[in-house]
Amino acid sequence: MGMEWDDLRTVMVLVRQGTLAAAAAQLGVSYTTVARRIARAETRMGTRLFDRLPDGYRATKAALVVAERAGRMQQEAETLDRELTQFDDDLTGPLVITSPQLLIGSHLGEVIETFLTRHPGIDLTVKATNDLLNLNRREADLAIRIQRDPHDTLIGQRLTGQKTAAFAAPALAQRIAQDPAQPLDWIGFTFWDGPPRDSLVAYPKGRIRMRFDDMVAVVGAAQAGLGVARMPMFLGRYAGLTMVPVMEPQPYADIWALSHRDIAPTARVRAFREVLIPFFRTRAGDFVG
Amino acid sequence: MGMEWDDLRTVMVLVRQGTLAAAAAQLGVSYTTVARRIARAETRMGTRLFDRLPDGYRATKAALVVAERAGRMQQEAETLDRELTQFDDDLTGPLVITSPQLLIGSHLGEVIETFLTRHPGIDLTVKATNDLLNLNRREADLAIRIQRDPHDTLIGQRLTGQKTAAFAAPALAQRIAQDPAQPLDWIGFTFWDGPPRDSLVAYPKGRIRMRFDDMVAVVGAAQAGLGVARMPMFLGRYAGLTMVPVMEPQPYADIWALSHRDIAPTARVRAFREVLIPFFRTRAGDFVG
DNA sequence: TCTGTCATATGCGAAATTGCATGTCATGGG
DNA sequence: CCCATGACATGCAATTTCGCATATGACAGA
Repeated sequence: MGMEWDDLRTVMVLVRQGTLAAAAAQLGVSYTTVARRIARAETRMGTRLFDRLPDGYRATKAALVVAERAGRMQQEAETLDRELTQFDDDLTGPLVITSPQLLIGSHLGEVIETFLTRHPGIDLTVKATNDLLNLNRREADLAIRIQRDPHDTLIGQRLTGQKTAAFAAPALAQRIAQDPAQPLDWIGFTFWDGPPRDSLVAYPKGRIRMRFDDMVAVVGAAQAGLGVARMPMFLGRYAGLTMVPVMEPQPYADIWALSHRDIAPTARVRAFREVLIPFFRTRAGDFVG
Repeated sequence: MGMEWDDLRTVMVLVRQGTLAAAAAQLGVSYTTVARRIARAETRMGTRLFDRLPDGYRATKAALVVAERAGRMQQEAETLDRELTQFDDDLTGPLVITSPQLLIGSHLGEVIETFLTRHPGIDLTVKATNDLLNLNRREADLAIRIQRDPHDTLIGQRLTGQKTAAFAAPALAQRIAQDPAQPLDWIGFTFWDGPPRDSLVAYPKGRIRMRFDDMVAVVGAAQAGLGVARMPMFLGRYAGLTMVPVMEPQPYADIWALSHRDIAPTARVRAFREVLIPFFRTRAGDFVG
């Protein structure tokens, strides 16, 4: 049973990545090392694992079998990684959270401020991204997400509900109020068919003037007075925009705090929730108007 | 995610073995290395894994959690080890079989002779033991076992049925035949309550004169003329003993050839069965009389 | 055709890992 | 009380492993 487990892991990563360089980057070693470990593994198993092609290493059937089993081993290792946090019930050390970018400036900054003051020993990392990080792999300990249901196997608490409304720069908002008959320029998303349906009842002349694929850009365009944009209420207010009553505020996805089952009860994550949840309770008005 | 899988394995082995030296022996490294790997693992995980006691390393709860997960990883690794044999469909290379000691001299020797002549490139190892080797861990590729049902998840084929009968050295057998009224001395096993029940009908004066815990010893005692012993028919004949008609031959556990599901279809194991099974078919008379 | 890119091979010095030898400590038997 | 035993700790030298620098080959685009 002289099989080296780390070599199995190396084979798995190379199967998934396809090239030595990519595998090496993921493993945090040089590609030279990957090549040598593969050669060693082939010797030990007595089987050819990869075809050396000009454009990379291509896995043989044997390598696929190895990768399959090693993948299961990795799942066990990831589970272990989370399980071990229960022995780390210390209010010092690392804590990683992730949140949509736009919530950080408007609200989370204040939460973080309070949290770090209360727990100065904690080394907090905030990953501001709209990507859904994989909490199973512990890419973050706690995620703040905007979604309709907490679907996963994750432990979740609803921080607040939300509504969206139409917002515009103050000057534009004032012009719209003064001259409701004028065509309404919308700032939309690339995937929109047209202006929000509700708005067309009162303002049938609405049209989409420009589209973006990113909310930050939409906000910027609205701030520049280029049109009306539909966005969550907290965001419109935070961005210094004025709500324009061209449509009724509508329910939007809730904001959730999510953690993996194994991570949720640990000390640092609990401590963060203890700041986070009351804060959102007091500021619910920002989100539902 | 910089967890070293081999370190997890080291922790697991040390948890199971309890001392550095024993763990090192199983891992095939020096105990110094084990101690250092443990220290490194503790640093990386940020948790104490063992209490250093005067009489060895005692696992903490965290180490038990590690050992549990690593155990599952090991099962995957063992499965992989078997799965990889399907890529080794060559009639050269290693083959490991195991069999009860007593079958080897009487019958298996001839099988092995034939097999090696037919496949000179195969490097055959025979583990002659009554211990049930773990075929999951690939301690052997094929096991010949005497048992009533093939219970396991193993792939099995029945080689032959068996019967037991009473045997004695020829001289003693002759005396018994001449003077049936004399008390019958039995050579028994430690766990026997008394002489075989069937024999008491015709020979109520039977008594156990000595007991052994090992079949080889029983055979030796019978050969020395110390009494009558009940044993499989093939064994009595092979040992040069004479059947004594003090009891009817009785059914006994069958002889099976067993392999793990993943190993059974491989070339070398198939080749061995192709010699083994016909041989037992032609020699069925040895076992059932 | 020439050239830049991307990918793998290989030689060599640096760094990490390992094993051996030795030292320390607790325990139990004579 | 002494000593043998079994277990862990530590210093040092040898080995293994690793990463960098460099070389080679295939391919696409100017």
